[in-house]
Amino acid sequence: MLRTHTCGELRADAVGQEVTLCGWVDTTRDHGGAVFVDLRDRYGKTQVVAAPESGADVVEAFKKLHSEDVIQVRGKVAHRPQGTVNPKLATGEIELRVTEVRTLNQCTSPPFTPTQIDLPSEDLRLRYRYLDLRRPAMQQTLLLRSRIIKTMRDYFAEHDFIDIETPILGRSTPEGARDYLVPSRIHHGKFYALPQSPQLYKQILMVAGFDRYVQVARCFRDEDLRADRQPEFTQLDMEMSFVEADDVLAVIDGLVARLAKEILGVDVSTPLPRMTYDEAMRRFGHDAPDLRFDMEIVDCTDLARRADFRVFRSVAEGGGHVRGLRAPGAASQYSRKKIDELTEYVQQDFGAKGLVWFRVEPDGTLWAPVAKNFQAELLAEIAQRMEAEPGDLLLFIADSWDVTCKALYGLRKRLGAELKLYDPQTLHCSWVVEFPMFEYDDEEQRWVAMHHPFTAPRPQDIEKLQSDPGACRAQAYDLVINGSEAGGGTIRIHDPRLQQQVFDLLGIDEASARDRFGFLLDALRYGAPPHGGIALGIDRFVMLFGGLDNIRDCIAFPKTQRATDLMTGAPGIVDPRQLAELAIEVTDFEDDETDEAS
RNA sequence: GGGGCCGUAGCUCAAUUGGUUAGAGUACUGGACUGUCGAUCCAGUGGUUGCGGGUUCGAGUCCCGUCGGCCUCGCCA
Repeated sequence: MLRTHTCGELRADAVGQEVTLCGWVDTTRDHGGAVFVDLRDRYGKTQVVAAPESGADVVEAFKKLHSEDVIQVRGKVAHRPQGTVNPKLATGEIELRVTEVRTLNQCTSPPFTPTQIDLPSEDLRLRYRYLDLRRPAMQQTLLLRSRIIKTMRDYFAEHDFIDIETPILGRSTPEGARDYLVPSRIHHGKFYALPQSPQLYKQILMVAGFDRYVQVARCFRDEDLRADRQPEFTQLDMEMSFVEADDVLAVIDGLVARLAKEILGVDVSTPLPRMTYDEAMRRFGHDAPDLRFDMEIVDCTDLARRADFRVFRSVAEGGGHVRGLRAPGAASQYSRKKIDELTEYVQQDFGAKGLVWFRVEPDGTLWAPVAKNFQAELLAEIAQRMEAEPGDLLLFIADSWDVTCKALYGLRKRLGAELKLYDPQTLHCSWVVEFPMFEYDDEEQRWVAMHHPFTAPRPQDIEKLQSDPGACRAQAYDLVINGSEAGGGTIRIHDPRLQQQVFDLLGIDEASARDRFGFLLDALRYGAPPHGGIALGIDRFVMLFGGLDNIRDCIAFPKTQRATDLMTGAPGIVDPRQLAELAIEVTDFEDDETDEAS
């Protein structure tokens, strides 16, 4: 070992000890006769001092040190002189009086340093990820991630789950996200697909009798990125046999409570609250509502039908919906200009035709530019329905059910943050259950699975598979934390006939089902136990537990929004011989002359 | 594929309505200093304003295109 201690562990009780430390030069303070260096490693910082008694050569060497040089220092731990203790530093009571210094490696002038006050732009951070990862905040996040994963693994191990790995090179399955493909060298024209999740394998493991499976699984989806979405991400994937939905939920309830306790020191009472999908859409316009604050959607379609105001009446009479939100005390904070911004927001992002708003006056009446188009009694009824208080702002969307959901969800999220309706520190975990089995895809003119095609319908809804697919509810559940989908799962179909029935509805005929999922259908015939499970988004757990607003900060080496790695240059062009071996011809090269990986 | 924000010194930012030599802090270089901890003080180096084109007497500023980063809709569970 090149060191006897880390830079974070020496305290007053070590005074007098001869120690050796290694680390990075964080900052230097050169006073001429004495030079102070804060030496940093992932455990902390320790002040190391070169003074005349260290010897002239040590002082000279210290004067030449630069940010991020890697050094080894030997010396005696000493109390700091009175009045020079640094309470901001865990090691601030002591310092190391250096007698020997050795530069292990020099650092050329870095584009930024881990301790600089203003964070550099994100592209620089990504390009020099090793420098960014030296920042204590990043190190803490990766430590948090490690602890979360360990807690999860411990929990499942204690509950008799077996950790089993599943292939990365798999077979492309239709439905769901776009696959990342890997060409086969041996079978020209054929491709492996990277897993979107280990879904089918874990079902097969249930058939194989591993009645409790768990895996920390890397998953890949070739779709456009977001602040909380990366092309490769990590799931805590689990599956259980001989269970019903409640059993899976109970296991995860226990895990969430354990994580909250061990990681955050917070008590979460279980079982976690549950809400059906229909209720979530009705009250919050979204299947992952942020329940840290109220502000529920209020339906005023019936009142709108009686309005003189043509926009409201025509939408209501035409089968649309008029729903609104009450933004408490927001009237004074939202100028006409800011309301115009909200209008633009709902139009641009959600395709709403407009935003109708009212200000609640001190006497409780509603005022708006369009108020004159309403009968006074009706305005009073609307105010009453909305439980309006003076100073509130009422916002309405008159549109299709779908658009009112999306737009009001967006408004609620935005207003909740802007009006500070919740404490960002709090953690709210809940379940949304009984998702629809199917959604109708207008473009493709067919039903598609909302979750995946192996999801079991609720027993009482099986007959609706034929008669009314849209009303059929699934044994599906999502774990929602602070308005974010943190995980989702289902009870699976274990009956091959029911599975084929679902395939039929999805337009997957028996032949193509055989072709694509024959192995699963076969397996279901060889004694498949009833089973179900869930997958939790580990990156999102880290994000939520760490109070972070972006998934890249939760991943050591993330991709940019355009799915590139600024450090390695991936994806890069490959040698034509590699393509020839794979019998692949590129017909449309990206115009890219700055490819540094080539 | 659509909408939006951003790109100026190594880094973080400023630059009035389009106006003359593009500034500050920090980093860096040299010097002073034995108790600092975002050390301090003195001096100095450092710019293709992302790139290309256009408008103009004049462009960091306006317009068009393009590259890159971020947010978002579609997409994705």
